Amino acid sequence: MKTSQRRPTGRPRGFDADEALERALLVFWEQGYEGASLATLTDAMGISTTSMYATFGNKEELFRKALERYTEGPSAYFDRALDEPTALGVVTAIFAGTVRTTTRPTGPNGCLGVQGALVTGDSSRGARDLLVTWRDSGYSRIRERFQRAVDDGDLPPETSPALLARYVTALAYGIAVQAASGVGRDELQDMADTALRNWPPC
Amino acid sequence: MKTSQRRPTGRPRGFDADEALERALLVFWEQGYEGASLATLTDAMGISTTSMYATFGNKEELFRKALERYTEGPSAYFDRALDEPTALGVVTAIFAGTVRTTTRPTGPNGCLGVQGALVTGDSSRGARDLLVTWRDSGYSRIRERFQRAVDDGDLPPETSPALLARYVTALAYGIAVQAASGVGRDELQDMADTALRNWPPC
DNA sequence: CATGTTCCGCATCGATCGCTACAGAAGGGT
DNA sequence: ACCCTTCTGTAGCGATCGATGCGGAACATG
Repeated sequence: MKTSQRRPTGRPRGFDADEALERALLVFWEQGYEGASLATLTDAMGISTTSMYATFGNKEELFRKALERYTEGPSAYFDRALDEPTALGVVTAIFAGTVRTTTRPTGPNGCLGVQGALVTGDSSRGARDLLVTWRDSGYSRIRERFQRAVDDGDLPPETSPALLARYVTALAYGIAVQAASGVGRDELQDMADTALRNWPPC
Repeated sequence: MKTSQRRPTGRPRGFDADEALERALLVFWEQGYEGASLATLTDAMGISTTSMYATFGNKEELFRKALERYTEGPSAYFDRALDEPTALGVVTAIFAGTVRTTTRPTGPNGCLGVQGALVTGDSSRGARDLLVTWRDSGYSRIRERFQRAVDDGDLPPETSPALLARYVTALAYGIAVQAASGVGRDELQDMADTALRNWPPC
């Protein structure tokens, strides 16, 4: 079997799928899953509905792929933050990344993982559940990182990693919501610094 | 002029407008402004679209009135919290009220003021702006309350009421988002207690 | 150039969106 | 009883929703 070579015969697609997905990401980010209509999406992507369906499947699949792109792009600070050597370093990096990503001078404010589909009607429950899972995953990884910090003696042994992760997650979401409301970057970073001055909040 | 007496002539309406508004509130709370269709709303309200428009105006007005009802009902803890004698008491009451309201055993999870219309498409910008104003108002009242606490010596004179209000607001929103994701009441209250143990986070 | 394959513009699908016109039903005032 | 006002059920408005069928255009391969 020497088939399945990376040589698709036929007419090549006339647009950059990566760039189209980036445009879709920005629309979902700014307007949410339900607020972003197919017409708005394809218009921003610069392609027809036919091309969108052929390339990405359907609206929910497009959202799923946009969320993946968001995770590996604007939200990539999260993975790096978890690699910080201390729990304080992790939290500092998470807050700094959250503030920066949710208040970019150009582009949407807030966090796609929060405002993309926080609640929805029945027909969009797929997108909603997708984001619930996304947020749960972020929480769990913070909690596991804190557990490691406790095991390493970086955090006091009586610390509850779960509770502490809830606290950090809450502040990050709170930053995202306020950013979506138009609160500025400096103000949010100052607030995060205030929280960091009392770490850990035993 | 003894006209304009509270005696509307004609056929009286055949439903309880207050109860209908309560039903609409629950739908908006659970599904958001864009996710709640007129059909879903009127079905839950038990009235026809005609009656809804005659009584409440249109969808955006219905949302506005539902938000008012939410403010005076489920969110009434907020006004009472600001009357607490100390800043710590205020924050304690705000967190307790937020946790309780966003995790009611029966009824929607989360906060209408956050998830009702955090981001929207163009056609729903009115609802979005309404909630931005609603959240801004809440933040401002907390800030003013903290300013008073500083003036009274209840909080250290070097405290920034604005920053502290951002911090409290962020945690409240973070509680709301996690509640919307299904996180339980006890876990969120424990997290709030952890934050309260370090007060103020100078 | 001939052939096979893929892509894409156009038109449109049925369903649902928010919203309203109309006419009859149901009450109050006199 | 009458009339007048208001409410409400039905039916449907134009617009938009997400999603497709189809046929020709465009490109790789031989």
